[in-house]
Amino acid sequence: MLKETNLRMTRQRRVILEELRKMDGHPTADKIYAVVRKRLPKISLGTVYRNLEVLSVLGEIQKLELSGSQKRFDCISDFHYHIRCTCCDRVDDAPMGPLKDFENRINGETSFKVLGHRIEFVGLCPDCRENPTSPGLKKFIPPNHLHVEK
Amino acid sequence: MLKETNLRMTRQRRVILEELRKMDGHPTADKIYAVVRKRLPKISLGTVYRNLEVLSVLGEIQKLELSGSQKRFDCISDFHYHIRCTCCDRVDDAPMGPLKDFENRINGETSFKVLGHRIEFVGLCPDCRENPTSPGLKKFIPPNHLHVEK
DNA sequence: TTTTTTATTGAACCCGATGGCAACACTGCC
DNA sequence: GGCAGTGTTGCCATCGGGTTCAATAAAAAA
Repeated sequence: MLKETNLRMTRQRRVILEELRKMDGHPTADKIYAVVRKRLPKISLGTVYRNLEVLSVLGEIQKLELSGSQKRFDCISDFHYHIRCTCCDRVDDAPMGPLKDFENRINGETSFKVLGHRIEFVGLCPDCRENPTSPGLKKFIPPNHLHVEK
Repeated sequence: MLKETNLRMTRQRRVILEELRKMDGHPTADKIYAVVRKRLPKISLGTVYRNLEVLSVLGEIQKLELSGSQKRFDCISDFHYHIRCTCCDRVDDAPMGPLKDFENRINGETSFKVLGHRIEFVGLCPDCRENPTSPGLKKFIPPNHLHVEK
């Protein structure tokens, strides 16, 4: 799929893709940068960002834009939602299949043309729920913009 | 609720709250800064950020952390979801009540302690759907991290 | 090989947001 | 009133994710 877009499979682009496929979880750009740099020490962060963008537009990888944090990337499998730890920002897949036609629920009732939806669960990862002083702990203010059941 | 926290209702804090209550929509911090500065020309951006944070912790206002954009604030009414324009970043309330116990759907199936959820619709606002060159238009790449029905 | 086109590099830059800190202003208290 | 004590402000520097730019390198085309 590179042919018809005049894009080239450069060494950098290929290594980024290969390494991303080996990584599990939902790494951030700088994490990917760190890993790729072991094979290509001279690669620049800009190249990593640029190629992650290209690869995500091509559909080779998935770019996650979660709330209030840096972007994350992973290789595409099937669509799913995510759950994010409010303490350490760890992101896992949420065990819930896509809600089909979910956006149609509001389609006639808003002036927007609804194109999609995003669902994100928040909570505490196993480490942070047991060890509230785990590294990466941030002041935990219950996010009042979330719908938390009383 | 200021008493028991040793916080003071200063002039700046009060003006920020008053102005925010008059504004509709979901203004960003710099928008609030601009409005408040008409009454308090010497107020600093840092003060605005600090007080927005304080007010949101006190529950006086709501801090929205939507995906991939700056934070937005509004006065608290009842909980609701939001819809964001992918072109101009305009944010409206979504005409959909809170899904009660939504996070319980995954509660037994993840190692996380699920605390809440966030739902965000994305689409095109009336201006951008009719006038794709409206100010603020950004390159619209179909976000493949969304669940968009084919 | 030479030419043409696309990609990479490294640094500078952008922008939202935060932190440090001296000066300031409330709030008791004498 | 004068005086601590402490919360707050304004200012400025800084941070961090991310992007842009001119120069250079590399890949495809001729």
